[in-house]
Amino acid sequence: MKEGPDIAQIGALIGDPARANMLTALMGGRALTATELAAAGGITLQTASTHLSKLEAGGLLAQRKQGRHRYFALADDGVGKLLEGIMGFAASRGHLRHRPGPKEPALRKARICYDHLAGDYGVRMLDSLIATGAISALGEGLDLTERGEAHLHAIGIDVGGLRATRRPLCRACLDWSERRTHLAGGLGKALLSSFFDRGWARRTENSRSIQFTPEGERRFLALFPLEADNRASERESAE
Amino acid sequence: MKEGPDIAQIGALIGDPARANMLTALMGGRALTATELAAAGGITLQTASTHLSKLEAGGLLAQRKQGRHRYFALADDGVGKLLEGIMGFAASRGHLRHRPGPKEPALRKARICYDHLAGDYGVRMLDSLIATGAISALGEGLDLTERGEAHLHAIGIDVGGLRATRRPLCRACLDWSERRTHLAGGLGKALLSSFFDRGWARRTENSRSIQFTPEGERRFLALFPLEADNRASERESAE
DNA sequence: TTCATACTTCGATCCTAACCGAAGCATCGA
DNA sequence: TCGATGCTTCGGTTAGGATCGAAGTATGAA
Repeated sequence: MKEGPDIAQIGALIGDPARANMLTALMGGRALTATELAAAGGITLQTASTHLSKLEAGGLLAQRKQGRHRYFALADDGVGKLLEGIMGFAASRGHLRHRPGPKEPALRKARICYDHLAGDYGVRMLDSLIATGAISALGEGLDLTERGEAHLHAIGIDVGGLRATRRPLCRACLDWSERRTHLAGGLGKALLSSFFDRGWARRTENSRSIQFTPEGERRFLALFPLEADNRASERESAE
Repeated sequence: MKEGPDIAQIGALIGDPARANMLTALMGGRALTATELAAAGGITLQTASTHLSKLEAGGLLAQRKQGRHRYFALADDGVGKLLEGIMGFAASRGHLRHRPGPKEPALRKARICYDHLAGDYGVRMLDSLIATGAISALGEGLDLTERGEAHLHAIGIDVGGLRATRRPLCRACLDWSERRTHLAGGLGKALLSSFFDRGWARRTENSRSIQFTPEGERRFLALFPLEADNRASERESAE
């Protein structure tokens, strides 16, 4: 006994409802101030402050001072992956927060997972990238192929710039709603950013869900096709 | 806010030290009695009993009555995967239980992860199966190829029988010590069992670590070769 | 039946940690 | 310099839950 890493410590960090709410809020990807996080956790600023320092000491959060604001964010995408994993498990055991709620379907369709696209659309995107040979999958590892690099470059992603950073280009992240893998890492982030930049989609206020515009949705689906699409359109006669 | 699954609940379940110790003990794969788990958790039987019912209610444990004993085990390999994931994260943040201890290297080399092989050897086994084309990896999904099925059949694994069960044949499980993927699922379990049956390896008392016999180790390494081995043996002149 | 073992339930204690009010520190703007 | 804002620290309260002794239930063995 007393073997291996101490899971109780990080379990306890996540196990407090106020802290869990703050962490969930930070899964939205943007850095939030202590005041915003206090609201997300449903507690006063003083209480939130102690929680935040505990989370930071535990390695879950990173903070950045900016003027008199203090911005908190998940320490890295390892934390995002961990939380998404726990969410998936909790969902599988029926530990849903309350009733499913009206926002639930939007959340399942497309949402932010730390800084990349998750949900049905996130899973679709990775599936498509693998199916078209842009990304090769070996075990848990994902790799951008030469063909994929050319393809992404053509749609305006600066792959070389991403390679220059320390962050891994491609990472697999388990999706709690789809129970499948979507694309994380520098490339996952860059792709989602590009969707925002082009006005294809935008964040929803106070939620992790992502809203696509009709035009953006059309473009997205065309850019990341699946075989299933062809079969569906064939059934609709011709094109 | 209040979006998605309730991570606080399962965080709290894992966050208590006594419960975490019991769960870690159950990662050894065998079902344990309440009395044994009380010892593992360092608490009295009464306290353990309440903890165990909470864990069961939370969907982490399953129990089986047998005479006057009550055996507890992890509910399924989803729990094992979750715990291994948290362990990996905890290790990455330096949340080790105490000092590394003398058992640590053995644990990193080969250990049980719920019911399959983990550690350096577990990762090696999956790497080799993928490299030799026995298992194909697509995203997070692993699949046994026809060639792999024939190969495994030849070494005495009843793949057909495994297919008949509801449990997925191949699953990827993230290894906390190696930070890479090893093989879980029905096949992972069957392979480890076969190592035990042939006397290649045995469990260590009161620990998750696995001890290979010298002969067993030789056979294991020969059965799951890696390219790196060839390069190493080539350097040692000829054979 | 009787006793022993394995475990659960009850009741009471005790301690941790979550919580907030109030005061203190830091930064910004005027 | 002064006030406003954002956040932290201190102190005291409170509640939840982890803990165990003792009593109760179930199973097996003699």
